[in-house]
Amino acid sequence: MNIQFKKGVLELCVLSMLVRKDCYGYELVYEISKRIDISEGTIYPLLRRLKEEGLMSTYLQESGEGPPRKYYALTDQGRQKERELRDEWLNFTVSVGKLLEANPNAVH
Amino acid sequence: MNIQFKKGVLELCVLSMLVRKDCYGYELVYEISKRIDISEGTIYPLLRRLKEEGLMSTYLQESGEGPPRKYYALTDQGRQKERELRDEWLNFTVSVGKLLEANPNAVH
DNA sequence: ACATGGTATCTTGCATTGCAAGGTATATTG
DNA sequence: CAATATACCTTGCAATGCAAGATACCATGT
Repeated sequence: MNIQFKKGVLELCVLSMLVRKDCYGYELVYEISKRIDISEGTIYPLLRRLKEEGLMSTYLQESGEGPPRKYYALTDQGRQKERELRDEWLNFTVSVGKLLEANPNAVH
Repeated sequence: MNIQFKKGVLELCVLSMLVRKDCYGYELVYEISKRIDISEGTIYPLLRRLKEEGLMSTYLQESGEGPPRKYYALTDQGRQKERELRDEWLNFTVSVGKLLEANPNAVH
């Protein structure tokens, strides 16, 4: 899987998952990994950054199946950021699509 | 425009334009800029890299409107790379789309 | 002759992000 | 008490895009 394609998109994926419900880091890795190849070394620093930017808050919760889980919850700013990024992503993919379509030899 | 989204995708865009016809750098900047915000400082180093990787060859041609143009032509390897990258991109966007769809609150 | 602007090329150093490779700790199972 | 799954974390590297420059050719205007 092309690493470069993921740049910036994983942030959108995380925010998008958190719009649905609060999640803990390990859970995000598991869920996103179903579709996109990622590892913990990617997600944990990303979560730290997004929290520092004020897009999410955290709270600890016991799990009974291991160490306590750190849940992430979007702030209002985080929800707004998710909408912005989503729009940008959709616009971007449409633009790229048009650039690729513009190729008449493309009969894949 | 989100800079990170472009990572790796501009390579695909350039290769895709060159499948259609040979282009010179300034022309690629102009054409791609219609859809995606880019600058020369991005394209020229990219073209250099792709040539070094054996994906394209170059030839000079006088223009009459300024200095000579350096045209880029895809090699067989370049055409193959374009198909691979295109497939990866399509798969990737579908995967991201499913992750975003998975959000029942998304009524944008 | 000289300035301006469009065409066309290029380089350098920085900022950002994803990842491999490690580490720590808790609960369960054998 | 070792192994496994769960769950957290950090460090340094690799890759890419970009701003900000530099150079040079050609046409037009002053």
